[in-house]
Amino acid sequence: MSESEGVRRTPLNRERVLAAAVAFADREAGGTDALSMRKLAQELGVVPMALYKHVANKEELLAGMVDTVVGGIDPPAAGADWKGAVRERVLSARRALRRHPWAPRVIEALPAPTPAVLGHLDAVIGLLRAGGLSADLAHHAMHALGGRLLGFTQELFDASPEAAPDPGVAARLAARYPHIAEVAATAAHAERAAEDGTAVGGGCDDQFEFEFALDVLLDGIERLHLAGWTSTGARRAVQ
Amino acid sequence: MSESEGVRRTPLNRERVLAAAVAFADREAGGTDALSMRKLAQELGVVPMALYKHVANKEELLAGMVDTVVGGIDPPAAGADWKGAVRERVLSARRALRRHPWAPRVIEALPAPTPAVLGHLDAVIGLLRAGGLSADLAHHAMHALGGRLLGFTQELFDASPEAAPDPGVAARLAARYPHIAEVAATAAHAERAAEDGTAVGGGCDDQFEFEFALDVLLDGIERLHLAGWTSTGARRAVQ
DNA sequence: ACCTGAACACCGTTCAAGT
DNA sequence: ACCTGAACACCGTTCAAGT
Repeated sequence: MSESEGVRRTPLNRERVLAAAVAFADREAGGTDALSMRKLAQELGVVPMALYKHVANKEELLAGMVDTVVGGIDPPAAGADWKGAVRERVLSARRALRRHPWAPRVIEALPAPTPAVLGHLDAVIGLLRAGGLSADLAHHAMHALGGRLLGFTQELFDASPEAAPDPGVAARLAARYPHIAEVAATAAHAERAAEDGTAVGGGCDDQFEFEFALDVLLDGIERLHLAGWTSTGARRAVQ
Repeated sequence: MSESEGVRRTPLNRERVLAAAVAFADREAGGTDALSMRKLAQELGVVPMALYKHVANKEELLAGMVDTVVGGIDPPAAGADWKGAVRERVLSARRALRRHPWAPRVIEALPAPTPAVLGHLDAVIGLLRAGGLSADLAHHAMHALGGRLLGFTQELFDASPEAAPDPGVAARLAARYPHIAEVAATAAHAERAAEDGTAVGGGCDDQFEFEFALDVLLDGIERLHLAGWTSTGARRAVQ
């Protein structure tokens, strides 16, 4: 029997299963949608049921994949001001997750946060508390930061609404959604200007948009902190 | 032949298919995960393939369901200041979507935004432009608002990490994630105080968290607008 | 201990046929 | 025009059996 037919030195463990699953989702266009227990087993040269010795079911496989990826987030930097430290850690999370485009969707779809995700959230709250924010404000700040905490935002808006260069279709879209068209044209103009060297730039740059939103939120939270904001006070003010 | 066996007055049209699918996802605990073409057909007293005359495939069915729901968002109020108008429209989107808990996940999972979603985004940009914001700032503001534009945020953080009242488990979780535990305890305390009438309240109230984040973002964007922010200037400042 | 074979209860979708 | 029956190529998972 040749090596490829059945002999296997390393008898398949949880780590190897998760690593193969992550590699598969990274490689395939469909990400985890293209991943099935059967195809993963085939990739490992094993019958599907063999996987169930190392992973309880598909959901646990997905949770394990998430933890593998989220475990790669750098530990928070010590010493910086809280805003800088949170900013750095969130950008580190973004770097870790951008290598695995399927991860954000899986994290959101799982019924409960995984241990590595909880660890990351706990670390960010720790940075806010170390910066002097009350547990109350830290709590609401975490809500405001939301999905951005893990380095992703829903790409709802800049998912190109067709990727259609057909000028006829584009014109019809522009007629129906004039404000979207104007904003898109502005971004395109700024980008072209940047290429010509006639302006510093603009356009729709993922990283820039991410940092813009992150900074609006961090600045707003800092302002509340300095003003002595409390949720009790905020509720009282509304009444 | 009895009515229940085969005779059907209304011969099944797209609208009836979509309405039945929405009703099914609303009723079932699993939402759209529990929805299959076969079960939907059974519900309509029809063989599965009959659906394919009214809907190209399952993805188009899901897109149609989203448009049915998003179409229920109220039109923007006229006359108010831009911040108030955007706030109102986003809260209206939230009200429309909260009746269909499966909708946010489906909207994010679809490969392209549906017409009704594009219409909503276009309307919000229109409000920002009417308020005097540049197309440039409006563009970045839309990114900052992100998923909140449709009235939802990922419930990553307050998805109770086990819904476990077992005190042993809770103690172990608190030991591993001390900052999460502290924040949770603060929220619980504030809530209890609110019930006792000894304080105005706090706790983890979905609606309050949503408005908190929304207002941090809107206030930050207004501040940039009043300060004459441009993306070109922001990029230049970094260099 | 770890892996296998056969089977169960599902999927979405195509195609040729019915009325 | 609208619906059907039978079939195809998949799923995740269980169970009893093998080594």
